[in-house]
Amino acid sequence: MIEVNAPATMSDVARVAGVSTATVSRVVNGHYGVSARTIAQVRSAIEQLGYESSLVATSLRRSRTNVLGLVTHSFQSYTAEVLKGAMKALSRSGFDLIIYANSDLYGSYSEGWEKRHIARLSGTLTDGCIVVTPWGEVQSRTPIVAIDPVRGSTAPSVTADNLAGATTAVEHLLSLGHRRIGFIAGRSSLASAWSREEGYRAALTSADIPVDPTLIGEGDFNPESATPLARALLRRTDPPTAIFAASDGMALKVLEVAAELGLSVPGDLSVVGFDNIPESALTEPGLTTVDQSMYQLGYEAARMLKSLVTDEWEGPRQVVLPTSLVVRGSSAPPRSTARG
Amino acid sequence: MIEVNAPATMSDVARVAGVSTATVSRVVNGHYGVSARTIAQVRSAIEQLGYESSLVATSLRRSRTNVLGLVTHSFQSYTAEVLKGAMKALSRSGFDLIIYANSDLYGSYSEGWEKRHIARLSGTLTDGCIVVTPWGEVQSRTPIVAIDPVRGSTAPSVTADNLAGATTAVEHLLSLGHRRIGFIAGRSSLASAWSREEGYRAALTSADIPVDPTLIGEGDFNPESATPLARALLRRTDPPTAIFAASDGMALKVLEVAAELGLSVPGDLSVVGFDNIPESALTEPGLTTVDQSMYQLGYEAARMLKSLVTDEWEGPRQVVLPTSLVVRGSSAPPRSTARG
DNA sequence: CCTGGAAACGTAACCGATAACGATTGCAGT
DNA sequence: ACTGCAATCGTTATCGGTTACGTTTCCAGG
Repeated sequence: MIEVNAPATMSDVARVAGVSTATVSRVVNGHYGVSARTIAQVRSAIEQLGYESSLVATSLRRSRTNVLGLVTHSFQSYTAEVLKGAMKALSRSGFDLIIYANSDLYGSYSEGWEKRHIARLSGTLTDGCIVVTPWGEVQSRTPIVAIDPVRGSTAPSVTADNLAGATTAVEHLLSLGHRRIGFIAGRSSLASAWSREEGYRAALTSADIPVDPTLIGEGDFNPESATPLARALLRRTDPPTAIFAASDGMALKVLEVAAELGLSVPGDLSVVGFDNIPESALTEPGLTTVDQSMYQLGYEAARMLKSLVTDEWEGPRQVVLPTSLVVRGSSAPPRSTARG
Repeated sequence: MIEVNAPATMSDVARVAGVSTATVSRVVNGHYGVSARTIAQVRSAIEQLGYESSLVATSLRRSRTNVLGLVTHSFQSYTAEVLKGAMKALSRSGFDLIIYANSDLYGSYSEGWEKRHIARLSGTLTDGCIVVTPWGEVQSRTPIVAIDPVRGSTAPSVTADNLAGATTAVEHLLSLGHRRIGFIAGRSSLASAWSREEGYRAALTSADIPVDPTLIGEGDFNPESATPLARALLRRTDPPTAIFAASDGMALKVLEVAAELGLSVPGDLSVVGFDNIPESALTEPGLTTVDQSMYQLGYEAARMLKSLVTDEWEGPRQVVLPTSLVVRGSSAPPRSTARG
């Protein structure tokens, strides 16, 4: 009679198989020095007890665990994309993935969450970590790859080419004839937000259009932060004919505000976002945006981390992935194409 | 000179503070029996070394870890909703969350993944686990809560009221005058799929309409599985005037097929889904569907698991959450309301 | 028969932290 | 001064698994 609720530890297997735990370990790990007969006995006992090695105990003793960690501040829809990409990269690689989330920081501004999360995991559990949009510089004795790092970070990272993407987006609006283009920025400490604003400025400057600071709203990537900023921009006596938002989430809020103010898109206002989240394809009109595949970011980050852990990484430690402009219905020439 | 790369273990702290590891442990855990002066010394040493307790070592020794696990077969957009809900429920509860994903099973049919995942975590790492749409019966010595369990499962679980939701959906179509209503089913082993089909049958039977088996397509919740089934249904000489799909993902594919065949929705065909995923609100026309808040499911599952772990759970161990019909543009009376 | 060496296997230390337990100290009560 | 109790802190077993090391077994070669 087998206790179904029993923990089924390695010593249980050893007892049933009539050998020592050392031998069981050798069988489990496929090490040399066990006779075929003993292996069979041990395997049988493992089968019989439904034994599974404890991740915890193994990781405590071993230096390598073949488990990679991923820490994130919150779960958005793009987080799922990142996870899908990471899982794809780790598919049949022998590496498992653990995502760690601390309940204490939910919804609250909690400086330093990355460090705490990583410290918890990186002790012995994981061989390395992916950090999704850290708020600060991250360090650990095990390898770390940041997705969308903070400005000036020198740690290994994967980022979309935010500068080029934003430049292209604004150039698109310029080519349509827009001259007064508003901008809603993201969290300024993040490199992505900074680059996107930089692209906005660069495109305007290249077109010999002075940057008007009053046309820039300081959002924080949180969609809700865009609503009041969009209202302020669109209620001006001289409203912009187009608004470029640093994220699709914020751009969708701009669309809402436009509808609320009775402005037609793209007739009265063109809107361009950044990210290309699934929802952007499904609005009416569809949102013109810059595609950065979060799936791809997750994929590359996991691939890079895996290589760093196994010490096989060759290429640069700061990967920049290309972006592409996705033109949909939300952008069109301004109603009165007043050219200088 | 402090080694930044050093592990910074508890014995390091003990050495620096000039006390034993036991005392450090007492300080860390706020236990009784340490003088104020010693506490200050230890805290100082912790600060100095940047010490963080190892999750692994702690969980190995302790019976309680205050970490809950969540295992899922894959990451979909709804998974993010579940995670958000679970995080909300665990907010400031002292419980952290670990999501474990095995790379080997990505994209492959891997029977028994829940058991392996749970065994890895449940050894000592977590105090309990949430299992998202398990494919089989799950067991563990630590508490388990299943979201959307298999049929006949007696384990603690949280489910949407699929039967009532599906019944309401079909009744909605019936009240619009539809009499030939197609159905695209989900993975039949899951309780949710079974209940939704049951609701479809019940509603028809209540309306004295015989169930036509040829109007039922056997999907598996995977959106792609719906495409050929929808084509088969709509290319019939006597096509249904409405199709009820067991999931929004599949319903959206039905919309695609309808467009492909030149059928207008809702003019030529009404479509109703189930789940109310974000995309459903943004299609043109909007998808009429049954709302089951995955966020709510995640929230309730985490709340229940937390209570089970702390032994405070009072209510029933099988929670059923209400659903609600969300009527959008994809459902309308059939073009020719031919009544029997 | 004796020896060498490899194969096979057990013993025990160890990973980092916790907690039961014992030992020491301080202080109040008598 | 002696007893008793509480406060404080160190020692050590323990969690489950890994591995260095030691021991035993066995067989080939001399």
